[in-house]
Amino acid sequence: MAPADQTRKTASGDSSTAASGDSSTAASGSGDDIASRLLGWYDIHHRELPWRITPREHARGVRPDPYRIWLSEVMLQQTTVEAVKTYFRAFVEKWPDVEALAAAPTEDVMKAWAGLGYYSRARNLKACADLVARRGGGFPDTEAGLRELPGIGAYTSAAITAIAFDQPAAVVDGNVERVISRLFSITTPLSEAKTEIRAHVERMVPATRPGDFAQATMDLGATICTPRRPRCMLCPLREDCSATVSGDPEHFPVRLPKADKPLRRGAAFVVVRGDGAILLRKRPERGLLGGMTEVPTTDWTARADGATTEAAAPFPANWRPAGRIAHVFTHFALELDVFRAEVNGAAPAGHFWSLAHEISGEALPTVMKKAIEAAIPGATKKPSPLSTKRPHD
DNA sequence: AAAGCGGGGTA
DNA sequence: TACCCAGCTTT
Repeated sequence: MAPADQTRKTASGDSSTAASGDSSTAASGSGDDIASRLLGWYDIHHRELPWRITPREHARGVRPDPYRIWLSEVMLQQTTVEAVKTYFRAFVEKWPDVEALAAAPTEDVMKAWAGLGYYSRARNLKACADLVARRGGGFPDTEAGLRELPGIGAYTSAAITAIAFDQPAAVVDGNVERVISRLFSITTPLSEAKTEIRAHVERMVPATRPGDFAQATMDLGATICTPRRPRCMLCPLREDCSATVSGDPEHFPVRLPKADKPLRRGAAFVVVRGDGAILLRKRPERGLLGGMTEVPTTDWTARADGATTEAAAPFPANWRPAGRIAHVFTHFALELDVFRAEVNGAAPAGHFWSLAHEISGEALPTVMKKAIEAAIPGATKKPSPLSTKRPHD
């Protein structure tokens, strides 16, 4: 592995402006110094994650698998590392390479993605795999080439370029925005400051180990430069950091006030057949929870007054109240009154029966699992391998 | 440029 | 509880 000192060399031929302007503030390090300190810290505190190669593998010249880097980066969009680990391992076991994922039915991918959120990511993931597999030759190795693929934007194209191909790219995510805004005490609100932050990162990216530099800046934000109670005493950049010296790192980044979330209400109807099957339907491909599976519900109205009742049910039955569940989406909160009824017969048009042992494998978003659980506790849990035999298909 | 889009880890 | 996260797409 390359010693961190190699990164002291300037990242490009034009380094004349690299250290200008910062020395008048508490931020005293040049971009090269900061990259060097960060890589030294990363060599010691580097975390082992399912999509990373180990330092031992790296020393043997093993390179990361672009497929695994791409898959992990898409999963990590607005999603924490802890939440991603389980899904990542399940995906690579099921679909070890991009050809395998391209050969899979979209419906299977949606089911495997259920619970991870932002479901347009799953559809774009599948579309991207189809494109890459059909074209052959693997993933593009440039930011511009990657940027054209579905589900790959500015962050993900830079991350794959740096991490999978070890090419210089400015990788700016939420962690990096926080680190940079504190390093330079940037008081411009985040939505406007993104250009300025990117310029700082572009200036700091080292020519050597740009992939490790990208992961180091994100790891620093995830473990040391946290949103609240940052561990500044442990930070390799504390001497460089304007916000730490002035004592208020938690005040950065500055954000615009966010609008409060309205409350919507509705009712959900859990229909159970005599054998335990549940009546489900598929949501439209686009929009909220696009392409996912649901139980029948009323519209989710903005009116928060009045009680929802079985009067709004999709068909007459002996509806019994089964409690109320709450769920918070990105831009509104939802309360659903849940009703349950036992019905036998054919599924209505647009609906289907899901057998008891199949329910845990359906593409059910969390809010729908909550509704089903309210009516039938345990219905969405995976069946015990001892008590239930799955038919071999 | 702004809005739409989930779920969970963390303090 | 509130905050905000390894963001992208559409309008």
